[in-house]
Amino acid sequence: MGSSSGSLETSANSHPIFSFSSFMSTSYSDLLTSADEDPVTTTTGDKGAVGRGLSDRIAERMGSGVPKFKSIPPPSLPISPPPISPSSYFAIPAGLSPAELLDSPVLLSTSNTLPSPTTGTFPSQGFNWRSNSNSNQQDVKREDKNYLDFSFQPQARPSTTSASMFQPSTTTITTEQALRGQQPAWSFQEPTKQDSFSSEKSTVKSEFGSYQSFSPEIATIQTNTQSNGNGNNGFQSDYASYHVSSQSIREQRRSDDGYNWRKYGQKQVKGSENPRSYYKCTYPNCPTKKKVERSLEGQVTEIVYKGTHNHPKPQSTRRSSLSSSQTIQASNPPNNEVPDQPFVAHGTGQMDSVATPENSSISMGDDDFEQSSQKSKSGGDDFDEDEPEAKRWKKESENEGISAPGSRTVREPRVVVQTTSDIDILDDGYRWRKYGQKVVKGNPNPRSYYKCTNPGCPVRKHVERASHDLRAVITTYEGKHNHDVPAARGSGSHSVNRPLPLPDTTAAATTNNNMPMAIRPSTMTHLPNNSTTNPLRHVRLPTSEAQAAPFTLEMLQSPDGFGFSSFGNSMATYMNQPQHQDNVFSRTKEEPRDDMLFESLLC
DNA sequence: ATCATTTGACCGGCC
DNA sequence: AGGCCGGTCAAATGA
Repeated sequence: MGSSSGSLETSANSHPIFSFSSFMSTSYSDLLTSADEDPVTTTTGDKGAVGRGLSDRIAERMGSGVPKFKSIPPPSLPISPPPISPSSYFAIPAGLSPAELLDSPVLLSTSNTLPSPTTGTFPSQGFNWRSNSNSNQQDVKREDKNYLDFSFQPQARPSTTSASMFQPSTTTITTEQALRGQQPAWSFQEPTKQDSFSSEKSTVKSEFGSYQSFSPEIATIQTNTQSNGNGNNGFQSDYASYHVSSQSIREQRRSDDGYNWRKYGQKQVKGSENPRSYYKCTYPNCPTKKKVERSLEGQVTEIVYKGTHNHPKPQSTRRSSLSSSQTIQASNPPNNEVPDQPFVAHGTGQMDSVATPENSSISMGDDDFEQSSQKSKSGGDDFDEDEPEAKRWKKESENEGISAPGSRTVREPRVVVQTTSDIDILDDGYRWRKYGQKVVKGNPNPRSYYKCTNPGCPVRKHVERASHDLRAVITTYEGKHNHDVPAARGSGSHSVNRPLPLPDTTAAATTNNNMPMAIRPSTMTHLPNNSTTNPLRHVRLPTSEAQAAPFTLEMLQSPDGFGFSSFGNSMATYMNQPQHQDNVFSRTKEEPRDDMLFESLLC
């Protein structure tokens, strides 16, 4: 599906996205519509529209000769108008040069986009140049709303897709990010901090395009534009350069994390209304897999990586030629190439719905994360980095926004995974009694099992180190505490750490665990220099509210602490956010989680 | 014609 | 030991 969808589709919605629209013609917005990269197909009512996306429209306007949108990279579009009728699609307001457009917030020029380390990706998300996959489109629509809002629109717009439109290629990441439903408000508030929990994910996303990639693309575009002098030429050249064979289009499906994935299964898992999709890395002999849960709406709610890539990220070739990621990589081979770990992509859980700008950063985080993790084994002394590939699944919530190194994105995920150098970090303020330990499938690292020592309290948790990153500790909570947090244990850090009463396991757990942990010095000490991972948050929500669902928290810490601060910011942001994050918070209706979290953070 | 996705069935681990 | 459930397989389908 995605492949074909690769075509850029835009929904009418897109218009809103570009507030600039004033600058751009409406048709432009149409172009923006993304194609879907997402392997997951999501169809929405819009989809039909999508079907007729850019390619069709272009064909109509430009003539039959024009290849389908898929083949055409969207990126160029904005900047340079198609040879035939630039005006129709890319009309640029008088007085506005392409270059300006690039810089314009709308485009998420590097200035805007790149700026937020946290979000890194964010920008890209905001503007997905790349076509989004259909599925993405759906997500995008919703998420886009967020993005758009985020970047440009002061108002939170329900409108959908805008953001995705820009992406020429459909990087999953980007898409996902885009997809991640962001609430306009969020993004809007602080683009730079996008890291905050914004829900998304994303993924992931894991999978997520990094902003880095984004910028390069932009650069490319700009170059073209300038060189060409007129948008038309630029467009053509771009078009040519971006033109991708059908195969490449397929490749575009690659997720945001920059890798190429093939979906090999989908299943409805118990306890969640969201279908779970299973993907394998398409690179030969690469054992890496990931599973992605999406909401019915198509938003990514959780991403779990398993295994470690035994290869560098695909270069532009592999990736959709159009994808920004490619560009980026080409420009920055060294960093990105590091084998990535999937792990990183924390869920962006809400990626879709809540998408935060940050989500975008995910990809970077992943890479970075990996690198760091690989490089430094420090944190997790216990873990073997060398571990065989991996069967380690990590749950990442989409929100993790954290990316790594620098980054800073936090997504809201259903599950929060904390990555820390030290397990101790996991301490959440409650008292636990270990009652078991086991090596579970999928992760060579033993999982300890703990039970809350408070009489009558049913809460349990298990802790394990992420297979792919020793520093990462995955804590999964099950049940709700029926009591307050015990007296603080020692360090003042508690304030931060102090666990909130969990009305919902999910919410509480996430907050408490993650934040505090990240802060701890001990943890910090262990962290490798390189790792700049940001704390990620994933919150996993139980499917049914009634149930106490187990949730996992994962935090990533950066040695420098940068991540933490980011995280904190994100948290704050998150807290402030209205609850878009339906996914996460809404589910946990009962309690004022936000407040609690907020307090904990502030304290 | 090729390849990715879909989807029901099967397998295996865990409880 | 059996059932449940997650994960994977693989034929069918679609692009």
